[in-house]
Amino acid sequence: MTNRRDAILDVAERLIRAHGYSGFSFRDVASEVGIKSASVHYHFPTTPDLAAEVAKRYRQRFFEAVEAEVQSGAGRVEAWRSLFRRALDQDGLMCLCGILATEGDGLPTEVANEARAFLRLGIDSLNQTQNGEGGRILSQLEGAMLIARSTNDVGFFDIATENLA
Amino acid sequence: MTNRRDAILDVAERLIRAHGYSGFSFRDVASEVGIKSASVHYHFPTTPDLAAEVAKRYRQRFFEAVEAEVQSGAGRVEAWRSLFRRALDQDGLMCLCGILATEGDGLPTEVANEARAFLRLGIDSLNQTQNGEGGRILSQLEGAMLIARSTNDVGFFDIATENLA
DNA sequence: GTCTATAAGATGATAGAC
DNA sequence: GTCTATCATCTTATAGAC
Repeated sequence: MTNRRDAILDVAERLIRAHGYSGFSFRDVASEVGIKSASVHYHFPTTPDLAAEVAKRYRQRFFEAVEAEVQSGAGRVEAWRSLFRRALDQDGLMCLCGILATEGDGLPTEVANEARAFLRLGIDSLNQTQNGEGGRILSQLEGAMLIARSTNDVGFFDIATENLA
Repeated sequence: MTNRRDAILDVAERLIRAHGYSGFSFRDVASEVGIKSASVHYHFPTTPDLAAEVAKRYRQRFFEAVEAEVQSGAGRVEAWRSLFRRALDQDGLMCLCGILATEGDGLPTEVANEARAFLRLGIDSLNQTQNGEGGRILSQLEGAMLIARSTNDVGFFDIATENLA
């Protein structure tokens, strides 16, 4: 069984990816984990603390997954594309940092910083094999997720990113 | 001087585009307009009413602006691109419906419907001259806005959408 | 570690005076 | 139309018992 701390991070990540930073609360997290909100505060003092930790873990896991796929012989662009597609298809969730980025202004500094870091490193990662095109490719992927999720249609993502296959 | 109702819509649009649907409140709107929140309720009974009206007006205005530019001889893709760029550059704001779309799940039905309508009609609009590529183009534009706003760098938008010029 | 209790503030919304 | 209450509810966060 996972750590309680991990369970909190799991639920928080799903809720933020579903409703955004402004749309989740300690009470919601606590309720789904099966504890009280005061107990969440024991693990993560404040809301920005929790959200920043969620974003940090998301970034680390995502980049590890990309590297793993690349090691297995997949193209780098295809790795990014298929990882995003899987989340969209399996859980109906788009990129955490894409959501956070849209809320930009009202976000606590440390959370906004994590979202920015993910996007910047993502561009760098894609530039490794597609020199100078990383920004365009990540834009296309984030935008396609955004629209696909809104229309609840994974097929849209496939078509809108077909040129990246 | 504009109507008070219009003034409310103006402020609400800016606040939603800056902080998202979950990140704006009647009090914030009222405060910036210079009235009390009870007075906002007189014009728009509920929060979803106001947000849906904002989204509807945004869609109408945006499509009118696109058609106007096309009438003036601009390419359709270039019209979309320059309209998004202008908002990003002048006000630091991305597409209203792009923001709303990311919050998808937690959104009141009528607001989510308006966001979806904008995106679907946008794809149709772009498909008029770029048959079968409207989805990819709108994805790229929305994603580029999202990233440019997060990094506060309009130049990123230019580079990431250079191929659409 | 988790709980109960509680504080202090924000929020959506309504009733009723003017 | 706009205001002053006022309400019920949600939210973050803390103190202190267990």
